[in-house]
Amino acid sequence: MNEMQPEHLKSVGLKSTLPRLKILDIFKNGQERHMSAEDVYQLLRDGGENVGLATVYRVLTQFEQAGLLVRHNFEGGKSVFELNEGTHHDHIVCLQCGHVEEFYDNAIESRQKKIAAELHFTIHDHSLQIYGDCTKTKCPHRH
Amino acid sequence: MNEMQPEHLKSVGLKSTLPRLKILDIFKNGQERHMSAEDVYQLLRDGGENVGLATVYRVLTQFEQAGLLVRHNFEGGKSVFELNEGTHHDHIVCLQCGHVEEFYDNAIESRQKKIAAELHFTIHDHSLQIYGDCTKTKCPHRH
DNA sequence: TTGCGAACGATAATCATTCTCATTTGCGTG
DNA sequence: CACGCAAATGAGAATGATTATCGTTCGCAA
Repeated sequence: MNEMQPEHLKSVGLKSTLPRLKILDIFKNGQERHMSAEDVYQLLRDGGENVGLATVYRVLTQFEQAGLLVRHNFEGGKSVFELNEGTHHDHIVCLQCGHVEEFYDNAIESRQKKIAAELHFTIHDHSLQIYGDCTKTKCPHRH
Repeated sequence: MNEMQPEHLKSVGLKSTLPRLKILDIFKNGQERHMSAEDVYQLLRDGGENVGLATVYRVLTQFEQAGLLVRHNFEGGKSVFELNEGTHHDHIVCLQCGHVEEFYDNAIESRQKKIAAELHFTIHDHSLQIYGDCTKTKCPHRH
């Protein structure tokens, strides 16, 4: 399983090219769930692929628009992407090691809807990150 | 009232220089509550001040570290700052006109604490923005 | 006032990201 | 299966935000 699926790309209106297939594969079968353009570029390089950084940026943006990936703007100035598996969630990020955990809280979601309504806003989307130290978990920076 | 207060700068360990006083004044007495470095720079220029953009960035960062200002990273790639008045709040941003409203929700705050605890994180801070259209309010882009 | 280190202004440098453009490639046709 | 062309790519230039460098100036204590 976990083969690359050209049909998947076609179904969202993108022709299946080698860079696109490789990048999608990295997100589907790679170790890291959250990756920046530079991260993906390095993985491609490490895998011996000759893919330009510009292409990585282009493809990530296309995948985002196609709904295959979700883009996040965590602190640190660079965008990170993750596979869009349909389930919305927010993130808690370790400032020490960069480790990211996901969570979903119904109460928070509904409060947001309520607040937007009260302020007469039509919600487009929202962005919630908690930053801290994962002092007691599998934080990679402690071994 | 609303005079510039050199003592305020001294009290946070910064010597009172003209650029710092002017910038603090802009935040205390200006129209806009949320401003980017470029915004502040333009206001200084419009006011006939000869202040370098580099200085604006330096001062904003110093003010942030001193706790006078709070930095936010909204969508759009540039940092915006606002006066730190001690009261934490989150933001809802209009994607049409950039208008920002602030809100505070106790339920959301406490849920976040709970979630961080469950995931064994020590919260440093958090960042919550709702993005949408302020279709029914004083959105500047509709007159 | 004098002196020195901190702060400044101009500008070069850096970082992430996007754009340009000549070359290559995916893919439907004949 | 070769052909042709538009779409996609790669290399590198360009951009926008922010930071670093450096010679000059300024705040402030002696």
